[in-house]
Amino acid sequence: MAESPITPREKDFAAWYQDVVLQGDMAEPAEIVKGCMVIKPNGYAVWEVLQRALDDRFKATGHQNIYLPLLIPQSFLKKEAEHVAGFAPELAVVTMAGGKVLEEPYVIRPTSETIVGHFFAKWIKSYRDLPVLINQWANVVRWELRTRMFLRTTEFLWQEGHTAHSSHEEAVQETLRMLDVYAEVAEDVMAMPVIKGAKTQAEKFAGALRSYSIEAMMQNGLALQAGTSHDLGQNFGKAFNVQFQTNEGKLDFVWQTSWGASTRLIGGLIMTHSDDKGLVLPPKVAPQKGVLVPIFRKDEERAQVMERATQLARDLGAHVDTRDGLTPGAKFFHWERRGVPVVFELGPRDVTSGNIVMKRRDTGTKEVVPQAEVAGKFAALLETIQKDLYTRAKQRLKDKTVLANSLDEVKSILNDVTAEKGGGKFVMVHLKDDPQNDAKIKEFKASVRNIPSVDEYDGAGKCILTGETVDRRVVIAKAY
RNA sequence: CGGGGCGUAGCGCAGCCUGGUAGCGCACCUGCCUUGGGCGCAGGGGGUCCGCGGUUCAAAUCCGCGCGCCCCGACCA
Repeated sequence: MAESPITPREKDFAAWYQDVVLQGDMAEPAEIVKGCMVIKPNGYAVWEVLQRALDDRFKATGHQNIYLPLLIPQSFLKKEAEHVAGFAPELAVVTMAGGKVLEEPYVIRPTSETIVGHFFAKWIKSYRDLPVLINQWANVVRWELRTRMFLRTTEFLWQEGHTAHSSHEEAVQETLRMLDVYAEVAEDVMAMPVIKGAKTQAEKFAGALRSYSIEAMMQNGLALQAGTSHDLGQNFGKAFNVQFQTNEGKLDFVWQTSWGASTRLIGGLIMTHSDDKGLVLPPKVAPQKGVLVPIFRKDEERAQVMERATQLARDLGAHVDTRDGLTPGAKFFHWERRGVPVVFELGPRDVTSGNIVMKRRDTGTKEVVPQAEVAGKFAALLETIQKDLYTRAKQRLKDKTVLANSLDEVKSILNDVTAEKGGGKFVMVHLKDDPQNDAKIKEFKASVRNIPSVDEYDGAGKCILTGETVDRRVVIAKAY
């Protein structure tokens, strides 16, 4: 038995994560381009599933896709003061093109609010033009100091929705509706429970009035922001002069929103479900839900097994691993590392008995089922796995969430937590939304993740720092 | 940018201290044999030893300079 190529979670969670990504053939570091990664077919297929899940829901809520330029005139970024301050350190700038120094440099988009502002100003004249509901699937670049595959890379893939509305009320509705879409995809498709809530003023998007997020908990107890939605108010409308005439004939600035989710979701997926044997994919995001490994010794067995295997696999929509020169054992390990939800084994014994072996990836449980019933059992098993993965993750979230009523308490809970060692918790505390308070939390490298939309605890209480009354507890955690 | 580490076959490493034929494991190729959880045997291919300069009869090895990457901290979807 060969040694496992995957570092156990207990030993070093960060190393485990890297190993799972590599052994699952999801992605690899680009090496020639600092901080970037190559998303390999196995990883990209998962991204395509997530894209589809999100895109279908965007369309269902009335949005249309567009594409905007990668390059943004540098002056655009400067038009919104908070926005430029927030993004300036992360910008990659093109200063030369066509062999000449450019009169005005272009920045490679870190996000597209500014360029959207420009075009909204051009397109929107009347309240009859509103709302504008668009989305773009794109790559963006943010010059990060520290990168981890899928979780934070210099270049990443995402979608960014941008909308314009005639009233603040409608914009807020849109912001919250899209947050719900993210939560639904996370929970129903990815089987990843999340906490919806508002970001504090200190943590909001640079240029937003208010930001919202869904926060997921990874197996090491660290938080992962898995999607954000922003109420931009009239900030970009004013910066880019996006004005429209109301039905009363007056001029007003539009109310905008933006919302995004990225390939980071894949990192969240991995750190929510995978184990020491490798990737575990919930059936709904698994590009390949079942794989059949044929087993045989002699040539006549081979013919019999392959014939039956091909038939069954067709009925099941499963892939048959026909590779020569590999033992069944090697194939089992291969598909296990790649997270395939169900692996079937079919050998001479099964051909004779009319059975087939069905093994689920998440629990490792094997079941011998009659071939005649396998299609139905397979479909049912996929549903069970999807449900069980969610339940397990939800339970973990509950188990690792604690209440605290003083700063010292929070500190002692989170002090020694790191991505490598784990031990993270979501600590629920009463805390006033004030940047000075966020700063206190940051001193021990934790942060306020969000202020939950739904209060599942004890309602109002006194802020642990200022004593002021706040209406509910916030989530404090160490985060990616 | 500060602190630490590392660059030798596709990957993981040994060799360097004490200069003298460039090696091991995995992967890869060929053949035989095997196949219910990482088969075995035999044969084989593959190298600017990160780069430049210096010392020397001779440098992967010693010296100097440079480059790149990783980890830890300050920034972040």
